[in-house]
Parts: sequence; C-alpha cells; structure tokens
Amino acid sequence: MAVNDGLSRLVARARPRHRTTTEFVEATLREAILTGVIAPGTPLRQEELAETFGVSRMPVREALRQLEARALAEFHPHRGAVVAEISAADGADIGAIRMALEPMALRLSLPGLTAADLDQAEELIAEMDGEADPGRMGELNRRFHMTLYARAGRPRLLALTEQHLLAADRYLRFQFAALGYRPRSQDEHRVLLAACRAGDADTACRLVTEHVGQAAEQLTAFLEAREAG
Amino acid sequence: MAVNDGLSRLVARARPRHRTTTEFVEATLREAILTGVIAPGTPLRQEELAETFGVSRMPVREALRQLEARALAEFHPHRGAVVAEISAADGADIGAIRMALEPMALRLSLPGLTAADLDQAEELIAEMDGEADPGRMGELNRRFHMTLYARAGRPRLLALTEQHLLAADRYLRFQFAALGYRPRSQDEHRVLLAACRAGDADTACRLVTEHVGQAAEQLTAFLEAREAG
DNA sequence: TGCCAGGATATTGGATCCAATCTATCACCG
DNA sequence: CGGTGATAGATTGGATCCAATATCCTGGCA
Repeated sequence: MAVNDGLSRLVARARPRHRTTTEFVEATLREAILTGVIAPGTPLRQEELAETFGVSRMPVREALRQLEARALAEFHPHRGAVVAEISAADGADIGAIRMALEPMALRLSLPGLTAADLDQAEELIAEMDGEADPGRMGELNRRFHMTLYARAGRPRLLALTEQHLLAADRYLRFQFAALGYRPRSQDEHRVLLAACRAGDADTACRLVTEHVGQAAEQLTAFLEAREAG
Repeated sequence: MAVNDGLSRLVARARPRHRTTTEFVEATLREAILTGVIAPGTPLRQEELAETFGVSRMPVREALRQLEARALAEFHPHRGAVVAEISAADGADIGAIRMALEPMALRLSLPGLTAADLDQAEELIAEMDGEADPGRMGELNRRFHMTLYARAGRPRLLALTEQHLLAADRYLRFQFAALGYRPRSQDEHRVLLAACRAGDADTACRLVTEHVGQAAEQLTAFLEAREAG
C-alpha cells in the first residue's frame, strides 16, 4: 500500500482523457513520480500498481518501459523497477543539460516572440511573486520559461527542454520537502524578461545560462551535503 | 516480409548478449532503424516482428514502447507503430540539439582529457581519412566526437549526446543513400583536435558549434529540396 | 555461533487467448 | 455513376496463464 496512498487520487480523475490504458497509466505514473507523490527509490510492483489503476499488469508493464526510457524508473531484470533515485551527480547532470538546451531554445525563439507572449510571461512573474505553494510555484516557473522558448519552432528541442525542466522541478520539490520552502525573489526573471523585450539575444542567453547555473549549483550543494552527512 | 529482409541477419548473431528478450528485441530494432536496415515509414507489425525474432508478441510490444519514447517509432493507437519518418524539420531539430549539447559536453570534458584520449582521437581521424564505407565512416565520426566528450563526467548528458549523434547519423545515411557517398575532408576535425590539445576551450567549443551547425545546414538543405520536389 | 546450502515464496518475464478498434471492400441508394 | 453505410478481415490492446528467476528463510554443519 506504500505506493497506493497518494496515487489513487491521481488515478480517479484523469482516466477519460486518454485513448489507451497504457497511455493513461504512463501519464499518471509520470506525474506521480515528478511531483514526488511516489518517493525516489520506491519499488514499483506491477501487481500492486495494476490493482490501484484497476487494470491488468500488462499496460503497467508497457508504461514502466516508457518511464525507463525517460530515466524516471530503473529496471533490474527479474527484480522489478524502482522510482529513479535522486543524487547529486544526476542533479548536476540535469543542470548541465538545461544550461545547454535553454539558451539555444531562447535564441531560436526570441525573434518570433510576440507582445502577447511577453505579456503572458510578465503575468506569470506577477503570479510567482509571493506564491506560497511550492508545487504551484514550480509549475509557474516552468510555464514562464517555456513561454519564452515557445516560438523556437523546434518541437523536439522544446520537448527535451520541458522534460528536463520537469526533472529539475522534481529535484527542487525534494529539496523543499527537506529544507522547507522559501519563496525566491523574481528579480532574475524580471531582468531576463527585460532583455527579451529589448530583443537582446546575447544578454538574454547569458542570463538564462547564469540563472539555470545558479539554481543547479544551489541544488547540488544541498544534495552533496545530504549525501556526505 | 518487407521488414524481415535485412533484419534476420541482425537477429541471428546478437541474441546471447542480452538478459531479457525485450532488451534483445529493443536493441536489435534500434540498430536496424538507426542504420537504415528498416526504412523510415515502414509499418512495424507486431506479429511479423515476433516471428522474425522467434518470440511472442509481448516482448515486441515492450520494445516498441521504448522505441517510441526514444522517438525512433511513432505509435498510432489501434493502428500500430511505424518507423520514425525523416523530415527537414526533424533534421533541423536534431541539429539544434546537437549544437546545444556538444559544446557543453566538450567544455566539461576538456580539462579531464588525457594524452591517450587525444591520441585516440588522432587515430580516429587517420582512419576516417579516405574511409570508403559510409557506415564505417559514421561510426568513426561518432567515436571521435564521443572520445572528446568522454571526460565530461556527466553520464546523462553523454547518453543524450550520443543518442542525437546516432540520430544525426541516421539522417546522413539517408542522404548518402539518395545522393551517393563522397568522403569529406578531415580538416575541421583536425583543427578541432588541435584546439583541444592546446586546451583552448573557447575556440574548441566555437569550432564544434560551427562544425555541427554546418553539417546540419547541409543536411536540411538536401531534405528541404527533397520535400519540395 | 556463524556460514553455507537448499527449498519455499514472491515477483517478474514470456506465451497465449479474447475483446476492441480500425480498414477495406462491397452492396445499395440517391 | 458517385457516395454512403454495413460488414468482414486484419491488427492492435488488454487479460489471463504458465515458466523462469531472485530473494528470503530455515536448518544443518563446521
């Protein structure tokens, strides 16, 4: 029943949106892992999951395979899957990938950004200001970044970027769960947006790189301390 | 029998290396798609694949799900999977991702590169010089790049990089199949290696960016012309 | 008392079977 | 003669069943 706890709530609502059961199971499990509903290292027992989803083991197995390919679950032959662990090394890895992808996405997107896009980004900053719920905060932050990248016209690059934004978010939630959540200043986001409004690609790219880099550094510092202690 | 043709040769040799059937099917299919043994757009019929692999449909299904997550196959619910199509848009996407990832990988790896690494890269260039087989050429090129990135100490970044190098290679093979293969000069690789030997990170990163960018540009030019005509 | 062997149990991996859905064909009607 | 609807065949999606493997516990032996 360890997994069941928070999961069954997610299961209840989202069913009809998906065309196949596998799709449904995969999407729900992915969200559960990313939002921390299922903790890192938790064994993902097929029978147990099948029961909470109200399906057979087969769609569960297919979903687990997809999660493995996305590095959200680890497979051990004949021993089953576990939720991907959280480690300082992997956190640094995700940070490095973000530092590579996001400036590229921004540079491609910048010329195509509309006034409406920039206004929406502004609104998202306003919403983030003083947001008390860390989960909501993560979502707003992600949407802010993705709004700036949206006009890159590179679906695959954007999907990869969002995937790693989500992975980073998972790490942040984990940190908040351990250290408590304290809302951060939105100054960095504001100057980034200003550079985008000015159409200054070089500055904007430098700012996201720094922004992402700093976030990754803080995170790995916490994770390394935790692994040492 | 469309798929069977070249596939059965791959099937014959690699079986014992893998611990589970799914793993075996996935690896073999992946190689077959990446090397062009199975052409883009080919329907991947589960029953047919199961028979050529000598297994049941189940491991085939799990393998297909993993290929979907890697963007090597496209799923259409209740209609089956097809080998990922080749398009100018997707080629540009892969190019952009490489242009983001590879400079980052190189920058992280450069300080850790040993003399042995650099010598191996040199040897790979020598092997590439005048290599007549496009398949072998692709492998050497990939190994050259990965050798330079190997000391980045970021397994996830490296895996992602190699994945997209492989995807780019698939596109190149496709181009060669249409236009014929003509060995390219290794000058760009040589100056890149020289910058690495000199420990000049900025120059080396600029050079890979340009190198990858030019390759991507040539490729998309060909693909766009093909789609137009 | 600690360690190794062997068997019981739990769990995954793989095969088979049935149901749901899509596609193509053909008849019928406007 | 063209278009639309029904129906048959093919193919995938999902459930159940069996086999293979790993883990854990227990008992015997040094």
